[in-house]
Amino acid sequence: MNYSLNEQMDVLKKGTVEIIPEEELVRKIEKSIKQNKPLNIKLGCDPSVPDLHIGHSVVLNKLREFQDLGHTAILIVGDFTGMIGDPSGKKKTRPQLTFEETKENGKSYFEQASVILDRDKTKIVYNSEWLSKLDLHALLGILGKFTVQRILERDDFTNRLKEHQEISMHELLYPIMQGYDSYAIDADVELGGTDQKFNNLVGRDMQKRFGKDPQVVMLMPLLEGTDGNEKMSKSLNNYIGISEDPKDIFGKTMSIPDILIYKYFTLATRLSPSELADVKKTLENPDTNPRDIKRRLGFEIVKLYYDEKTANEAISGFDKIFIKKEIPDEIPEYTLDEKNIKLTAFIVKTGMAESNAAARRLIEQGGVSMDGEKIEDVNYIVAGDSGFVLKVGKRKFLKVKIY
RNA sequence: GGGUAGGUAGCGAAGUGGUUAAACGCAUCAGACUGUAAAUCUGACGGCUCAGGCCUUCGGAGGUUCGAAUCCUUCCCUACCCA
Repeated sequence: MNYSLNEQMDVLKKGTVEIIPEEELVRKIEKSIKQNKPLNIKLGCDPSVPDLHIGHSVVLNKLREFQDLGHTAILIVGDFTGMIGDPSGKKKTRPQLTFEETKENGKSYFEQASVILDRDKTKIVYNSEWLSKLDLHALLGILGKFTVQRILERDDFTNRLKEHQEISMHELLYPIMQGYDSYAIDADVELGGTDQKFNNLVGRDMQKRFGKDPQVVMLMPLLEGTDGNEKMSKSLNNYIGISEDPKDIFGKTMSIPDILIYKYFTLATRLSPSELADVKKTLENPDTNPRDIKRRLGFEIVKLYYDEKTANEAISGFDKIFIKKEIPDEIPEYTLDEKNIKLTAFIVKTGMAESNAAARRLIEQGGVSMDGEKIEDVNYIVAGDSGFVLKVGKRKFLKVKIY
C-alpha cells in the first residue's frame, strides 16, 4: 500500500456518483493501509452482452484505478444469474440464456475487459461455483431474510407493476442471487452503474444478515451514447465498442454532442484529476473550438485501446475524409470481373447496401458517387473499362479495379 | 376456473371488409447546413422489376368472400379484475 488515504480517495471519487457510505470506505481503506491488506473489489459482469463498449468501460476504468492503488479486482462472471437476466432498467423480461451461452460470453467479456484491467491483478470467478450448489433448503434460508416488499421496492418492479407489465418469479430472485455473490466472495466494495444501486445494496444487506462486514457500494454514472440522449447500449446502436476499428472509435467520438465532451473525458479516459482540470479550463475558454478538444478526446480513447501511433492515424484519417473531404488512404479494394453490371446490383454485391431498392434510393438521393462525380441515373451501368473509387453514403468507400 | 382488454413493420401506436405496403411518432438512412457536431430543414424508410407490374407482411393455423390486418373457427401468448 503505497498510497495515502487522501491520494486514494481523490482518485476513487473522480467521476463517482455515490459512495454508500463514504465514511465506511474511508475506514476500510485506513484499515487496509494499516494491515497492508488489499480490499476486495467486486464487479459483476453481465454475460448477456458479447461486446463491450465505452459505457461498460466506465466501471472497468474505476476498477483499474482500484488495482493501480493496490487493491484486488474480483470479476464475477454471472454465468448463473445470466440465465435469469438482470431486470435493471428493463421493461420486459429478458430472454433467458443457456448456461453454455453465459459461460461463453463471460469468457469473451474477460478477454475484452483485460484491455482495461491489469490482468495479473484480476481474479475471475463464476457465480455458478456457489449458486448452482444451493439447494432448496439453503435457498429458503436466504429468502427468509428478505421480504417481498423489500424486493418490490425496486423501481423497475414498481414501474412494471404500474404499467401492467409482467414480472417473472425468477426475476425477483436476481437481486438476491447477486447479493449472495457479495457474501460468497467477501466483497469490501462493490462497483456498479447507478442502475445497479438496488442490486448492490441487497448485497450489502445480505452480508449484514449473515453477520459479515457489509460492502461499500460505489456507483458510477451511466454514460450517454453517441446520440447524446439515451444510455449507451448496443440495442440502441449508440455505442462505441472498445474492440471496434480505431477510425470508427474516433469517428463515433467526434459525433457526440459537445455537452458530453467533459463527461466522456471523466468517464471514458483515465486522465488524472489534474489533467481533467486542464481540459475543463480549455473547454471553458470561449476561443476554443470544441472540435479540437473533441479531437483530443477521440485521441485519448483510441490510445487507451490501441496505442499513440494508431490514435494519431485515426485523427489524420478523419481529417482527410471529413474536413478536407478527400478519399481516405486505406480503403477496401474490389476487383470487378464482369462487364456492364448495373450500378445498383454492384452496390448490393459489394455489401454497400442491403437491397437493390436501398441502392436505388441512395442514388436517387444523391448519396452515390464515382471518382467524386455524383451518379444520378439509377440505371447506370458500370462499363468496367477502367478502375474508379466508389463512394456510397457518408463514409463507405471502395476502390474498384478491373481484373 | 370465470370475466375483461390486448398481440400491427426495429420500437411505440392508428386502422375494424375494398385507391391499405398499412396513418402518425421515435429510431434509422441519404441530402442541405456544419465542426462527420448538436439543433434545424428536405427526402426515403418490405422485396423483385424488362418500370408495366409482380411477390411477401398485421401472434400461429385453417375458413368465409370477387376482395381480409379487418368477419368466422381454433390454437398460442400477455395484462387486469374475481376465485
